[in-house]
Amino acid sequence: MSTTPQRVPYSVAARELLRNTLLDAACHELQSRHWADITMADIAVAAGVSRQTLYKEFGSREEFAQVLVMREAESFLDAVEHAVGQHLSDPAKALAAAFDLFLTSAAENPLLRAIVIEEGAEELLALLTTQGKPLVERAADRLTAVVIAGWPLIRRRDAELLGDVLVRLAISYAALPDGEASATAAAVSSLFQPYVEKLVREGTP
Amino acid sequence: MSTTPQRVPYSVAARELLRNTLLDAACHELQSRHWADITMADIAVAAGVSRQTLYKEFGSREEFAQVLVMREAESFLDAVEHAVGQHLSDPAKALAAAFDLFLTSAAENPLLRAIVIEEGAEELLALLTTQGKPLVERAADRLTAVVIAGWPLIRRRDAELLGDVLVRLAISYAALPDGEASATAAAVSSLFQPYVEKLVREGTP
DNA sequence: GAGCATTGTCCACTTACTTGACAAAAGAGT
DNA sequence: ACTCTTTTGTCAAGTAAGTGGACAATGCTC
Repeated sequence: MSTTPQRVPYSVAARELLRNTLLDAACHELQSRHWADITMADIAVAAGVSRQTLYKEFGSREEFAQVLVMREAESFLDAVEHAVGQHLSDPAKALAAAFDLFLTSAAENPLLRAIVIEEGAEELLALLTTQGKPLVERAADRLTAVVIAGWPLIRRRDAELLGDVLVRLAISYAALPDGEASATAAAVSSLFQPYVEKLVREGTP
Repeated sequence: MSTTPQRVPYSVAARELLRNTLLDAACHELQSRHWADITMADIAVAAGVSRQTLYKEFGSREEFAQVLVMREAESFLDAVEHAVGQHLSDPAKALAAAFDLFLTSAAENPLLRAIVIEEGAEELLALLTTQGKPLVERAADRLTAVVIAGWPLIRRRDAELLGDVLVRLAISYAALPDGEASATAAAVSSLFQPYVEKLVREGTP
């Protein structure tokens, strides 16, 4: 099921620790200030590291933001993956549960809140939308994989479409919520329900 | 209650990671071989680090073993501390629960098993007994602190005695179990029950 | 007692991180 | 439009951390 927690050599763990320390530092700063007000120097200092090290690890401010958003996305995808796994017997339920989980935790997530609520985060917002190709592709890929793993009868092309559409919807509602998260989740899943049920039953819409 | 999880600068976290990686590597090796069969070089390699780095971080094999045992002890003390916290209203129950928890988890602990069961671990065994002064003192101190925090009426001298005696008993039973862990825990706690109850009631035996 | 492995130490070497400096770009204030 | 300031991104020189190879000393074993 999960990958074996094999022993990690120090050098690898240390690099990972460095990157995470820097990303964590940025997240922490975001709780008190806008992204635009946070300099690369601030992040380096908050991580207890020189600015040069930050630049060596992530090439530029842009790139750093990209990775920051991506890391948060991966953790969301982990949660979604787990939620889907709880409802393998009922695709509609799985969809509703996953969407619900995503929206509610997105509403509470510090980074997302910084992007959605505050004003000084246009640069980060773009990474979810206009500049968001890597993110959407990655998320759609993972979602597609989850769907295929859970319901093998579905054709790959259909799973890919479903993954792409769901990711885009999820991002849209995360960026601009419309009422209660659970209500949105229920509504969206009811909309997709006939499609996915036909899909898992017949392997084609 | 617990210490604030304040932000850790990278350099500190990295050193901690290095030490833990090395200690973890040793624990891992212990699952398949005796302590006497494990060389410092083995540990370094298993941690993905040079032998020199191992020696720089821990001065000698002896010292390394000391820290290895100490780290495991701290984690046991954490668990015991937590168990006591669950039964603040009833000292006798707290004692029984803590002792029970300690003995059962000690029986399953890989490092402890390596020391108690295998033959090639005399050097480690000594760290619990004849060479065990630092360990006993540290454990007794923490236990004393827990007791005082939980039942402030007790006099410091009495708490210190209790802490010391309990630690020594715990180590003895861990090194040489006598029947079922829970039975031992119940027996020992019944033995101390009158003493501790008088203590917490009257503040003196 | 000869041979072999391990411990603990030394030193030269590489790699990671730091420090201070700088041009270029972006804003803020006048 | 123009300066003053700040930040970004890059460089070079310096320090610290980890590597790799060598060594005497100890201890084992055959």
